[in-house]
Amino acid sequence: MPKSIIRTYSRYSQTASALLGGLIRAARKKRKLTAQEVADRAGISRGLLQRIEKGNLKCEIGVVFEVATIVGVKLFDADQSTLTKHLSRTEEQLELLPKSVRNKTKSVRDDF
Amino acid sequence: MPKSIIRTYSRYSQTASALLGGLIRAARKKRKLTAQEVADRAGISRGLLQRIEKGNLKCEIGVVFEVATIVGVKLFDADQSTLTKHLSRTEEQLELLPKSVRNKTKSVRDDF
DNA sequence: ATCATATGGTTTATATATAAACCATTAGTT
DNA sequence: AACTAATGGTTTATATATAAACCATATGAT
Repeated sequence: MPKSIIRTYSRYSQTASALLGGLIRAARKKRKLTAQEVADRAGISRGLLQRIEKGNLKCEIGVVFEVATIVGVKLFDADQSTLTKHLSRTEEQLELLPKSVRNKTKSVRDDF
Repeated sequence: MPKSIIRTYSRYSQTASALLGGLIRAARKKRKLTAQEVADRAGISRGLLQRIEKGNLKCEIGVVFEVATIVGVKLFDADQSTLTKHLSRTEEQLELLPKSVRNKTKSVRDDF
């Protein structure tokens, strides 16, 4: 049973999340997408998208990543290929990934 | 009332999260920290840290960011100063941040 | 101006992520 | 080998994030 959770976050995390949310919002506007459109595409509610764009730290990381991908905000770096580079470069780095993900071919939304 | 949520995630999000989790795990090992130590410092359970290191997408983004910060994994880029640069460079970019965060000086854990 | 659409902010019911407590297995040390 | 610490994986109760439904304000178009 979880004890009452009153989380505190470092300033760095707050800033990072606020920046990510702001980038998402700016990217959405730039692409002339309404909040409802992006929410629908991500399969989330408009309210949740609002919280994400505000940098709310209490959101699923998966949902944030989905939204970021939808509006074209690349994770970890502005360079689109950075993530892929990390993944494909060496076997060593592949070892960092859990096998369950390396081999998975299951029900995955692969439409982008 | 939330309808039954069966989320699907894009491969990109899965890969990104798995990579981030793997980087966290590698950084923790490199610093000779036990899972319990990091969990305690982050104020989370050891089980949750396990899920984060596995790249589970159903975790609070704030907690993931905290853990990443604790073990020294920088967000968005390998370069430590990237985030700060984004923030401090221009007023334009500051406009991307919600005011509530820009002006906040409230109860924030500032110990790192 | 009016009208429509978008956004921001509530409230409420419920699905679910979490902490805690286990046990099993694995690594590490002497 | 034995002993310890660390990790992986359960299960269960509960705190809480979420979807949906509102309403109000703001934005944009005609």
